[in-house]
Amino acid sequence: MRYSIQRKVIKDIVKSTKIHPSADWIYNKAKEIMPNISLGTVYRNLKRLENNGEISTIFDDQIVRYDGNTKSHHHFKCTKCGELIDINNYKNIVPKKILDKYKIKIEEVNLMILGKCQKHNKTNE
Amino acid sequence: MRYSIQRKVIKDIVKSTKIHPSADWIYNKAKEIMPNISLGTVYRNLKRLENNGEISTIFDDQIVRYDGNTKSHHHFKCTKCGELIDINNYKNIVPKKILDKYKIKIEEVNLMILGKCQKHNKTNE
DNA sequence: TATAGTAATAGTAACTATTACTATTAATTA
DNA sequence: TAATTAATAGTAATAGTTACTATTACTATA
Repeated sequence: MRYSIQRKVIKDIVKSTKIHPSADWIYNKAKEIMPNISLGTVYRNLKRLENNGEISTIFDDQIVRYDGNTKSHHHFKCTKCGELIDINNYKNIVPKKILDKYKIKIEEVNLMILGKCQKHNKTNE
Repeated sequence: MRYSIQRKVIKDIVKSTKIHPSADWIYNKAKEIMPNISLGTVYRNLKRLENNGEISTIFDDQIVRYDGNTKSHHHFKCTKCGELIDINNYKNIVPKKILDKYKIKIEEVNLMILGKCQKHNKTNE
């Protein structure tokens, strides 16, 4: 895979933020660096980078977001402010009895926790 | 909320299947019963029924699916055949140490397990 | 260092899922 | 029954994403 400047810019943008940006956000950031980068280039490269395991994709309801963190991990979303944070992976999310009951073999676990983040945890609403 | 025939048909379709259908699938099923039902009616009613807690929504990658099962539960998707099955809820998916570490308060947990279903569990691919 | 071959790009058009709009129809209430 | 309101069908519009195409950039080799 050839590494164009565009691809490098896109990868760097995704890697440099923790906000799990959308394609459009990445496009606008990229335009600050390369004003005439094309939106198609952004989408094409995000897909390439993902297929290559260099970035990963999160499906946050209907919104597709990108994540520079490629280690296996989970996500938490605050129902008040919408912030999406990474939660480190931990073992035995799915207990053995569930595997036995449904006779399934796990390959991957995607966990999205919804609730109140540290900032909005105090008030009781 | 007035209960139109269309709304009843749409609700019955969602409640009568375990395949977690898309809006389009529901629309086509509904047309078998009411040939000139409108796609907008399907979307409008799916949203209404969801807001009313009568059905629920699953986000399976980019695809929005609907689920007649409104009890809290999780999902498993077979990476071979694509089948999506309900997994009963179980407790302590997120251990206390995680809650403490990130200082978050949980309201809801969405768990999507990927792997091989019972039918495709045997072969090693 | 020219050239051939390939990959990637910008810009635009097309596509898909969903939502909004509007005139009409159906249900509810007085 | 008439008035009021909700819901509908059908169509247009929107948003996010992908496809297409002519052009440009990179890479390897002679």
